[in-house]
Amino acid sequence: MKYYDDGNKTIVEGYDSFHIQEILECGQCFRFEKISNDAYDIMAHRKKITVTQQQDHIVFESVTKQEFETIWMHYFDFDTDYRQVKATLWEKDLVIRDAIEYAPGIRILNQDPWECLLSFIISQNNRIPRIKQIIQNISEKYGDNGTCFPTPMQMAGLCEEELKLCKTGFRAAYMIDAAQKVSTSALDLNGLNALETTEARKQLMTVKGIGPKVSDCILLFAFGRREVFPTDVWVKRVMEHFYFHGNETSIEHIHELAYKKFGEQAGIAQQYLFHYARCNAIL
DNA sequence: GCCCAGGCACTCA
DNA sequence: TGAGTGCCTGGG
Repeated sequence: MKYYDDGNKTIVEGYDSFHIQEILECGQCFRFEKISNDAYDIMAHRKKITVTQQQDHIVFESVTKQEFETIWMHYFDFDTDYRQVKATLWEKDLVIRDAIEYAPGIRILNQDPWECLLSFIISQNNRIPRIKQIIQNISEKYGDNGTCFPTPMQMAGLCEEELKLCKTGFRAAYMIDAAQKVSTSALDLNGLNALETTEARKQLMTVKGIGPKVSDCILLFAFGRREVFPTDVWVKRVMEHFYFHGNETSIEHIHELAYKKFGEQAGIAQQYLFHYARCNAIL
């Protein structure tokens, strides 16, 4: 892969395993808008960029080469060789092969931990369009420039009623608790990087509204813990369907099988499977 | 009008 | 320790 400046944009050529639609619409992030089939606006790391994918190159608009190197390269996980990851998973079984073939351009993003944490608190009992709407409401109302996601400090200064104006419902209390813990360093988000995954998960779960599933999403999508296997109803459904003869199975058993089968790449496998399950009516 | 959605907290055995 | 239930809200 090579990349170069072209005025106010950066062009990437010779890329592999990158499909902007699959990446954004596989349920891992919520701050994007579709402009056309191959172009999206993306809000992340307090910036708004436009990504347009052509057959042989990708255009990152409003991105300098330096920004690409310091922010977006990592955000889009270009440090990971997905060809290698897929080759490894491919050997595991036919199910994961189908899932990979269905969306071979999926990548796991490296998102901002704070925004990711809040996003997945909001995600409980919610569908994706509504999650997106709520996050946008919050950003417009309480974030800088009416576009940035509020900082922990900004959010800690709000009351439940103010958040409920953004349609957060019962999650407002959870969000305030998260903001208070993070802004006072009772929960040190940066510090989680140094911890073992199980310990980091335990720390995340000290926040109200963060249980096993939400913490695993945060660990996978913001802390690069590719071995975790967030198991929501969709993943549960696809795992039961393909690996347990359609029988009701506990999350523990599903995790056991996932770790045994996919090992260090379980999180990436999960994302292929999740997307596959959601897009296939057979489940 | 009713039911449910990509969980979690809380309560009560 | 595990099962049962309520939760905001909007769309099918």
